[in-house]
Amino acid sequence: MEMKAIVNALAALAQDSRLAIYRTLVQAGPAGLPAGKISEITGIPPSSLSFHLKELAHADMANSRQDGRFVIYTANFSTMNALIGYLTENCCGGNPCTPASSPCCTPTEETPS
Amino acid sequence: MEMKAIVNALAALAQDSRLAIYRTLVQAGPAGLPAGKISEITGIPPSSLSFHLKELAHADMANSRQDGRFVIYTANFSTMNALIGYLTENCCGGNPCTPASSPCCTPTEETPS
DNA sequence: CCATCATTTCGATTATCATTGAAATATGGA
DNA sequence: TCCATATTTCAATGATAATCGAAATGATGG
Repeated sequence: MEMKAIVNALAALAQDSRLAIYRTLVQAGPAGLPAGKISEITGIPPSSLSFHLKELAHADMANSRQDGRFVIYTANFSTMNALIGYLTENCCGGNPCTPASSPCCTPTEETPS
Repeated sequence: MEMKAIVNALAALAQDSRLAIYRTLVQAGPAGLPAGKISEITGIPPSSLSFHLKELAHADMANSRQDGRFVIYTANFSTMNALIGYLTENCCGGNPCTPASSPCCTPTEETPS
């Protein structure tokens, strides 16, 4: 994943409404949710929601499929995975998430015993 | 880490110049870099750089300390850690980075064997 | 306390983003 | 076809962000 895609993904999530939308989609899992339901859950009016969903989709953080007269949106987990991977590898001092330790970022070598 | 802080942290990184600055700081480690050096490395003019550094500091992604007539900036690793933690826990379908598996995000239960 | 260097603030400009009602489009069923 | 429902586009508005030269501020050593 290249720099530009990373900035797009970060920008997609760096907004109250969109982060809320994305979290809602994550909770819904692969089944996803129709736009109307997302609007209902988040309280974001349809036209605003559509704007934000387009942003998320454009950043490849969400996908959509037509189901009858509904449009079902789903979180794109692989992009989130790639984003976390990038942050871990490029923004954590070269100490990627070592197995068996939840905290990922440690500035220098100094592997905590 | 609460929602607002997360959005701030994401917004701080969701910008070409600032992501570049942050990565530069990460590479520099806890020793950090003076503003002038960052400007030199990234090619961002001092006034723009100062603007972006303030953004990063305000989002608690970077810290500064005075050293003689230099101002040394350092990446705030703990905030990045918290950010990665949030994304992993809240945006990855409840499958936080299980030890001994690098990919964090899997939509449903289905723990890969 | 002055000359010098490092950094920040100011100010003006331009661009981009967020919001939302109303109208348009698409879909499926009677 | 025609209606009801779901979603998107349009358009207008207000808000926020990015850029950078020039001037101001802060720090140090002589």
